[in-house]
Amino acid sequence: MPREPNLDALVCFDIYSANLAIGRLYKPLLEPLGLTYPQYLVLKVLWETDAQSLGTIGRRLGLESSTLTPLVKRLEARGLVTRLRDTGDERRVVVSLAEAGRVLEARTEGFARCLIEGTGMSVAEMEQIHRLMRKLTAGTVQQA
Amino acid sequence: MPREPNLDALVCFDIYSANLAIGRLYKPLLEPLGLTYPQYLVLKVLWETDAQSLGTIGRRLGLESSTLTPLVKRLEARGLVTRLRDTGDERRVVVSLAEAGRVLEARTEGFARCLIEGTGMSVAEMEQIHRLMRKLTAGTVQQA
DNA sequence: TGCGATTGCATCGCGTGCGACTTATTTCTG
DNA sequence: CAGAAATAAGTCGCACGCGATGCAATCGCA
Repeated sequence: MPREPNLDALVCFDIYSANLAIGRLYKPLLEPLGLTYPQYLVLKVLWETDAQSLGTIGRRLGLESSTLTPLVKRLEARGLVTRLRDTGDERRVVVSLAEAGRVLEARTEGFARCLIEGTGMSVAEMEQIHRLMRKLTAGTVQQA
Repeated sequence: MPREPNLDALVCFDIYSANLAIGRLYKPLLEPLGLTYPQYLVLKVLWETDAQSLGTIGRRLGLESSTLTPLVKRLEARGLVTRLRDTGDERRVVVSLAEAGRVLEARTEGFARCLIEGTGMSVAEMEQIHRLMRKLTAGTVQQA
């Protein structure tokens, strides 16, 4: 007989599993584009605002440079982005969309619809998730 | 000027980032126990119900055998669980808690409180997340 | 101005996470 | 009951994801 699951089990299991489930949902959509799910998220950040530094992209997605550096290099190797040192601050590397990366956005237009259909969630529920996840992430203490 | 983010960006980014944020929140809690976050989740499944097959654990967490096999072997190497072939069905491997794994649960009692304090979410919001994430994961089509 | 502290990116090692494939066992079907 | 199909676990290669660490550029403050 299973015991009563306690609170952190609920939230941990569910967000963990939901994230993996979304990754699986996107995999067949991204395969024709030759992209992984994290690579898609990085491109999405750039489609919103082009020419951002590695650190800015990392802060947006909650990723360390040790994760982002090799990932972006793979995007560069496929000719989707360019990496250039910031002339104003030579420490920074500015990632910009190459032409091949820019035109790729058009092929992702139906993804939001697939997400709705693939999960069976309403737009209102999606927005509720958005609000709760943002609050949760923002609430986690960023130690200096 | 950033363009309007579309719907899938909201949900993808936020669940992705929230999952990473929870992992970071748990890391300092799990470090003294010598556990990774996925290892903790596997033990949590066993604390709920002991002696489950590898496949059952995988279905609960949404993990493939290729991920779970080496993870559980590491838990076995630390003496936290045992792996035994099911006598009734020799294809199955039953994972059970060893004594060291069983007593470890006591040292995780404060984690739910840390999750509440670390995220700043209320219990009601946590339960709302639980409900939405379960629905989302359940809704994703499991192809035969 | 100078030099220590900080910042931004990169490298390395290890632990996930998965698809494709293999092997062993069980079940299904004629 | 034999052979085919299905199922369970494991192996391999590759892509994350992070902490620890290194290095160069920049900042800050005496």
